[in-house]
Amino acid sequence: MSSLTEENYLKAIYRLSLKADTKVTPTLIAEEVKVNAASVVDMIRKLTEKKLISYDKVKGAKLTEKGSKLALEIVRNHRLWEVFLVENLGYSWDVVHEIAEQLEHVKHKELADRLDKFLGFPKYDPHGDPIPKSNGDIPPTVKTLLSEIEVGKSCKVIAVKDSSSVFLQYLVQLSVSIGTKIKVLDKVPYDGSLQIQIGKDIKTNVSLKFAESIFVA
Amino acid sequence: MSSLTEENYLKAIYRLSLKADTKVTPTLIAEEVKVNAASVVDMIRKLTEKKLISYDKVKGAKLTEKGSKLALEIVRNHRLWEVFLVENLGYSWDVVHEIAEQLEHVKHKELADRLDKFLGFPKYDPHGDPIPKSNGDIPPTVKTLLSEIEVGKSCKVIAVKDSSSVFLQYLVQLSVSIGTKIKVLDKVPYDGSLQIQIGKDIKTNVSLKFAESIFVA
DNA sequence: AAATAAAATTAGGTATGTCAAATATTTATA
DNA sequence: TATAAATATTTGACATACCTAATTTTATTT
Repeated sequence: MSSLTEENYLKAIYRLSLKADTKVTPTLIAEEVKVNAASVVDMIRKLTEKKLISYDKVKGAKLTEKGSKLALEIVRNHRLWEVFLVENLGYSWDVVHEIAEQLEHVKHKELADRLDKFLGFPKYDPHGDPIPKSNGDIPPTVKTLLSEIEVGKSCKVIAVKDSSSVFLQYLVQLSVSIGTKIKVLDKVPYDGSLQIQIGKDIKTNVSLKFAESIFVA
Repeated sequence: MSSLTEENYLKAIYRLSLKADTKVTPTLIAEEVKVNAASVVDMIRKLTEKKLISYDKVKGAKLTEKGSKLALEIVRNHRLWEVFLVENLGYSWDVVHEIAEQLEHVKHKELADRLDKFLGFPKYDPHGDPIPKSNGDIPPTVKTLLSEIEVGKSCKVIAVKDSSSVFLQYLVQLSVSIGTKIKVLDKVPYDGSLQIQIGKDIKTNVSLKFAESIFVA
């Protein structure tokens, strides 16, 4: 059995290990889980004893097969519940994250699969993130950032890189959501900001940071 | 803020206080929460400090206004989720309890109300228990036990008094569920058991204990 | 009313998960 | 390479929630 706390650490390690060239260090985990680094050291010992991760001063923390399976299960739960909250309960995508943080830990064999079936086997969550299948497979994801689109070209929002509610609320304000069409009108060399057209009517300027937080296709 | 553990104690105290002529003692709470009585004493102190209950050696434990509100919220969550699990995920009523035990603690303003709306504002859960409204109102419940039905009369199952999975599985085996018609054919004075007809075809003998665990109308 | 049984409480201890502060170890910079 | 800065780790402490065993209180018998 794994506690809620352990699951949150596994999830954090999973997320961190997705970033290329990132050594999963105690400090990074501490930031992600929002605890003191000393606590992380304790937990690393515990998770290592349970064979959920391996830890090496040089290589950092790595999920074992077992830990990876568990982490994927939590992520799967999280994203399925997010779909439910948006599709069925009518929540907007900027608030579902914190609710799903709680729901993801509800454990019962079949639950995720039944929810998956009820939802019609969605491949992506409301933020465009892929929902792992029960066997661990993850639907393919594209990685084109809005910032990489050439001037004059149009694209569609397919996911967000940053799921914080500050960012999502900003998107709501700009009427940007998954599926929204964006045309890059101009790029400002001075600060990297972009002049864009959102949908048909809205023209605005967004920062480079913004353009690097949205995946498009 | 109240912890998951505190909530489980409040729920237990709520349930116990529904039984007429029952003084809510540490021992009873201990049985309900399935912990040692010594732990209950600790928690009683804590809940009293938080003004969620009052405790008196003579009168036992009582929920305060604040505690009562919280307990009802948990019960509301629990029963709404049970409806969801049965109606939408296709679970059978004997397994939903333990899943709802986890889901009931998920907290977010609006969540219960949105779920309620999604489910079509159900009044009763899959076991026939009333679902408290957000304002604390509880739909009326009838209290006729199968054991009180006269010989020769028919009735319909409207709720179960015992929601343990052993009992519910027995019901499944007997093809008894909410809405099932039962006719009392005979009562055996020797041990209080009843000869009953379930639906149209099944005739069987059930114990007094059984007949006292089913509400009918 | 005394003896016994049951229930409530206290005392002391454990496991989990957290932290701050001190120390050790790396890594980076001068 | 020596020094400074950043990171990792150990130590000791705390809160929550639990337990066992001992004790006190209350209730029930005799």
